[in-house]
This record gives sequence, structure tokens and C-alpha cells, in this order.
Amino acid sequence: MSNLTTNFNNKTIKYKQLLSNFKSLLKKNSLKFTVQREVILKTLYNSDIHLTPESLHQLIQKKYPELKTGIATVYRTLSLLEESGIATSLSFGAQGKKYELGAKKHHDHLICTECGSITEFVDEEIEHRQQKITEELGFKMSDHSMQIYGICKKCQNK
Amino acid sequence: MSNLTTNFNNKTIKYKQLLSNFKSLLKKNSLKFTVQREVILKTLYNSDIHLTPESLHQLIQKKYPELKTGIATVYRTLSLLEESGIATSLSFGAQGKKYELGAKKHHDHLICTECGSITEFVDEEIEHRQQKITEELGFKMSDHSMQIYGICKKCQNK
DNA sequence: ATAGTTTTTGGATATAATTGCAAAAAATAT
DNA sequence: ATATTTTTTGCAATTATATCCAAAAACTAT
Repeated sequence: MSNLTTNFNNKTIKYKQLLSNFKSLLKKNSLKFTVQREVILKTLYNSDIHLTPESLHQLIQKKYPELKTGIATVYRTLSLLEESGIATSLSFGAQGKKYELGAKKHHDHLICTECGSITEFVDEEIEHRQQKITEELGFKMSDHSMQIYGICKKCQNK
Repeated sequence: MSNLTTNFNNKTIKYKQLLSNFKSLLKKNSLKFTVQREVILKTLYNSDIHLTPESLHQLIQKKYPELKTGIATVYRTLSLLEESGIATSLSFGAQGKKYELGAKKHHDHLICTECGSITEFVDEEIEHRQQKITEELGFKMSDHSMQIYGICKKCQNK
């Protein structure tokens, strides 16, 4: 499975800092810093909504048409970002996956199964428990992801 | 590919009970009870490992060749089972999805990124917090999923 | 049991995601 | 700077997953 090495953890971060983290991650794993990878990272950073690989690809094609970035590269880079903990993906069953930078600050997700909206939240207590549980089981945690599915307030009032 | 699963707190329900739940769910939603749906449920029930749609399909074809169950039906039924909370899927990035019956008792997952093994666990405190958080946010929770990624004990000692 | 209605099915088709490969770009060595 | 090595890229091919549709099966009402 994944064999990437990472060493920084995720806090709210300026793009410059993020980029520098990304670069050192690449170097550490003998990967190359390419203009496509940068553009993908930057576009994700500048988007405040969760993007699908497809929509991210379209955004990039429109903004940087001269690059002719292929969809395969978008998929590959998103996987890379996810494996290294820089981005996170949310599963939407039939509707595919959506990505976001996980670099802001760690948080979990409430997903409305009616309208697809995503609400983020952080709960220290849960984070704590997770740490404790993994320790008890002799597991060395590197990452986690949690989603709660249900119906949001708006959709309940319809 | 590794596959061992450890169950803690495994309150397995009887197949008869599960089947009856499934039937009433179908009726409630004006869906029909078909032999294909039963075979898929039963095969999932009888497997103690997490199955991909593809491997589930192969198992069924081998055991019930006269049914000529199509892969599309397997996918459709798995989605149905997941939506209704009877089964859960775990994402494995490039390696696709794996399904299990969620009917035993709710649990979360520790996934080893080294060997791919899955360990299940339940933590009441986390379950509690989840409930509380969703209530506070006016959300009506129907389901949730949590995965912790890291390195398992075995793989650490290599 | 039979006929009428509704839903599901398998197969084909369409879309999403991944992978192989030769050419191109990036890093390294000279 | 240029040549050599390593990795990435885009495209095409493949595999995974979802959807369309006509025929078949399940249910309902007689």
C-alpha cells in the first residue's frame, strides 16, 4: 500500500507554507516538482468548495489551457496529495468523490444525503478518543477520516 | 493481499433475523424480494472477510451458476444494502471498495496502510459524541463511518 | 390460478477511475 | 551548459462502476 513518508501535520496554513511543505514532501520521496502538480495544489487551495476530480480538471483547463493537463494527472496528483495527508477525499457513493485540502485544520464531516451539502466540524473529545484507542490496540495512527450522514436542517424543513 | 479481520464485540445476528429485517425493509420501500438479492445477502453474511463487488460476484457465479447473476445487480444490491444501513463499504483508493454486513453491531475501522488488514472496534464514547454533535447542529443522523489509518502492531515489528 | 401492474434483471452501453507506455520535462552529474 | 538519469506526463487502453432498456420475475387483485 502507501509507502510515502510525511512529517508535517496540518494546521491553517498560508499557500506559501503549503507549497513549501509539498516541495519538501516531494523531495523526501524522490518525486519531482512539476508545474502540473503546482497548479493542482494551487487550484485546490483557492477553491473553498469541495471539488471532484472532474470539476477540478475543468477548472484547470479553463485557467491554464496552455498546459493541456490530462485528467490522469489530476487523478494521480489527488491520490498523491491524499496519501501524503495534504488533501482528503469524501465519498459520495454514486456521485463519486470530492476533494479538499486537509491542510487547513483537521475536521470531520456532516454530509446531507438529501442535498449533498457538507458541514465541517471538529471535536476535540473524539480526536482524543481516537488517539487513545489506537494506542491501546498497539496501532500507530497516521490519519483518520470520519463522516456522519443524515439530513441537514434545511432539508428537514421541506 | 492481506485480509485478516479481527472482531471485537461481535454481536452477530442470526441470518434468519437479518433476512427478515431485509424483507421488511424491502416491503417498506415497495421493493421486491428477489432470489438474487437474497443470494447476495446470504453470501455476504457467510463471508468473514470484506469482499469487493467483483469477488462477491465471482463467488456467487461459482456457487449459483444457474442464476447467471449479473455484475450490475451485485453493484445495485450493494448500494441498496449500504444506503439502508445493512452493509458498509470501506474505501481502498486504487484498490476499490470492500463491503461487509454492518448488521452485526456498529463498529469503526483501523486500517493498516502497510498490509491492508482491517481491525474493527466500537467505542461508546465516540458514538455518543457523534450523536450529540449532530443534534447540536440540527442534523438528523442516519449513519456514520470512521476509519483510522496507520501501521498495525505486526507491521511495526518488521 | 390468472391477469394486470410494478419492479428487477441481465446485457449493452455509458461514465468514472486507473494503468501502460513512449515522449517530454525535471533533477543530477559532468 | 550539456549530457545522462530519473520521474512525469498525456494519450490510449483497461478496469470499475453506474445507467438504459426490453424481457422476465415478483407482487396484487381478482
